[in-house]
Amino acid sequence: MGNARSPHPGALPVYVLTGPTGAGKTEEAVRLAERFPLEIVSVDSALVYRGLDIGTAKPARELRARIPHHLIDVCDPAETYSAGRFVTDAMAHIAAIHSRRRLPLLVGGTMLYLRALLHGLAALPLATPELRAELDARALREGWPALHAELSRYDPEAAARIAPNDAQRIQRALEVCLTSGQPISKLQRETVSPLAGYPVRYTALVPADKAQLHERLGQRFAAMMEAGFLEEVRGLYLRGDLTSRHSSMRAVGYRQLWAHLQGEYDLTEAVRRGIAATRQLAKRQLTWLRSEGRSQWMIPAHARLSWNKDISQDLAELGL
RNA sequence: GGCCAGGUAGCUCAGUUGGUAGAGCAGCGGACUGAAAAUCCGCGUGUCGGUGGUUCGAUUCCGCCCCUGGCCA
Repeated sequence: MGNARSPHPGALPVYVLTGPTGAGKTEEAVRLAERFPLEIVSVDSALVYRGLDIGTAKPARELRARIPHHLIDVCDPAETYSAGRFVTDAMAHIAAIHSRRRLPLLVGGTMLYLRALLHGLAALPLATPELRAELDARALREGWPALHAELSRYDPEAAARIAPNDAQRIQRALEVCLTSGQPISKLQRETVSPLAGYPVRYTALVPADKAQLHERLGQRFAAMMEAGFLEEVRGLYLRGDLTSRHSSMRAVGYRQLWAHLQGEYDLTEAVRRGIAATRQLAKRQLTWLRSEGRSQWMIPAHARLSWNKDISQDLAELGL
């Protein structure tokens, strides 16, 4: 476990349970929360959206009534949640949970959010929809490589590590440079972890066998379809105010079923693509975990043993 | 049974006027600072259905066989 006993004696611990989609994080978290005085803080960019239930494998209402879950259903799908909002919200929940003399268990696989919490997020300007629309329009005419070239004038360092076609990052870097008047690369250097000072107990649930994970992801998608996933997406589609460009509708499965509803391909194809997108998500999450040096490659059984020991010990020491 | 169209990467297909082949998707690896379930970068040897022939050389041309689809009996 990544036990980071801090020099800060008063701070209560924060538990982190991560891993790729389908690794069993939710079940494990519930098992722990049933046993110890924990509250779950979701680290998931799709669970924040109301009405995205089946396709996100959102914990059921009954379960959430029994065990406190935070950062689920906090945002309308027409809005855009963000890593910045996540850090603010998560830190507020952590403080509130601690003040109840309980311990926070951060559970989820949105690795950017987790990294933002563990390593910090620079104090960058917020997103500006007008400027983004302007940059999108320019990119349509000139192409992203042209904007990338422009970025290299404002911020050569940032341009050097962003690919000429990486629309999202070029746009963000330009946005920050233009609105703050400072290079994004410089601002990013001043990043501080908001969790500095808290003892963090970090565990990643990594499936031992990838073929098995893929098998499970396929079955889970099929089960979602049987549970009415398509009807859920149709309901969102029929709202009329959402588009395929909303970040909520870019979530795995939603994007593919949305495209099917628009007539881009048949349902079989949508399901096939949805399953592939799920596997690709898991792969990217695993890449992220590998690069996060602190992750230990544990099979769930081992993870359980160390967790139980760790948590009981913390609770005993803290007298909770 | 006859005629026609096919059989090339895991899938869908392109191509080789004869010099042993390449796209998309999938897959694999990687990057990642307010959209991140996003966005982007890199990775292509496969009995070119089988077999015989022509040829210096056949996946490509010819014969036969097998398989799939369609039409006609």
